[in-house]
Amino acid sequence: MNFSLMSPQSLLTPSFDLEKTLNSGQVFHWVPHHGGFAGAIGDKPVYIEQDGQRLLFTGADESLVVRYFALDHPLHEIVNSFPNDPAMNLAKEYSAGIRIIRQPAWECLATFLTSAMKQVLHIRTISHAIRQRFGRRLQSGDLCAFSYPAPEILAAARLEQLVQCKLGFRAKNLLATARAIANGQIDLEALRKLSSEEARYTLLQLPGVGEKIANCVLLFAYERLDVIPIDVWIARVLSEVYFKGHNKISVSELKRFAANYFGAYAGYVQQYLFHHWRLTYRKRG
DNA sequence: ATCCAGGATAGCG
DNA sequence: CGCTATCATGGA
Repeated sequence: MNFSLMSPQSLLTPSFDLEKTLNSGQVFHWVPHHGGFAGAIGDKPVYIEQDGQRLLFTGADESLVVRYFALDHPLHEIVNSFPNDPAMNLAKEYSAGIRIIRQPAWECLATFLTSAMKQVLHIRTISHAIRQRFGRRLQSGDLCAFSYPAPEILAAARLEQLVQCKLGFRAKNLLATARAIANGQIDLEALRKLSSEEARYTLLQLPGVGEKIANCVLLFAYERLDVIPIDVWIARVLSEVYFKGHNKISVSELKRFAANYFGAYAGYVQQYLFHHWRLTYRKRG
């Protein structure tokens, strides 16, 4: 820990695991720094570390930290709503303390737009490349972070510059989506007032945004905690655990099952299963 | 070297 | 509707 320039603020957090939350594949720009993590919340450079049930942080006030990390979510109640079965209980234990954080809508949308057919590690690489090339440098003491560039910034970029950020075929989608947001075709803030179905329909208009990415944005940026993104991992979990023996379960069937079985906090269920399986699948065999 | 990754999309029957 | 090829890039 190094709080040379600023004295840290402190906060008691009964049920929260900072490291798991930041490494569970919902947010991609936080990096280990001293004993904690350095990153940006919006345009604020933040350092945060966890010592037992205590959070120590600089760069943001307490209300922002509580909001961003969703420390107000009733986690105990949420976890208790999970179905009671062996696979779920394993994930519940392994992923204990993960919260679904409240990300700024644009950086969440843009980051998941670049996630198609990419490993979590590579999504991080892309996120950092875009932030370093187009974002603002946020310096605070020995901590350096970069903001995510606004839609207007990326809308003005050349395709070749985005390709250089290792985006591959996703570059043109990010560029076109940034332009659609920048020129007002779609108002991301207006989506907050809409139902999940209406907001999803709007997001699907954006190039490169299909149902899975739209659901990620609804869950990670718009607090729709019942929404379940079904990616390759969740499809694998569902078919191997809940459809053992069957072969070839269609995605629409998996969706139907999940919607009926996982309850009001299905998005949380999904995150706990995703984290558990992604990090233990090889060892399990 | 070959396969696969927090997918989307057009083209096909 | 359901299936398939294709789209870049890098890590295992």
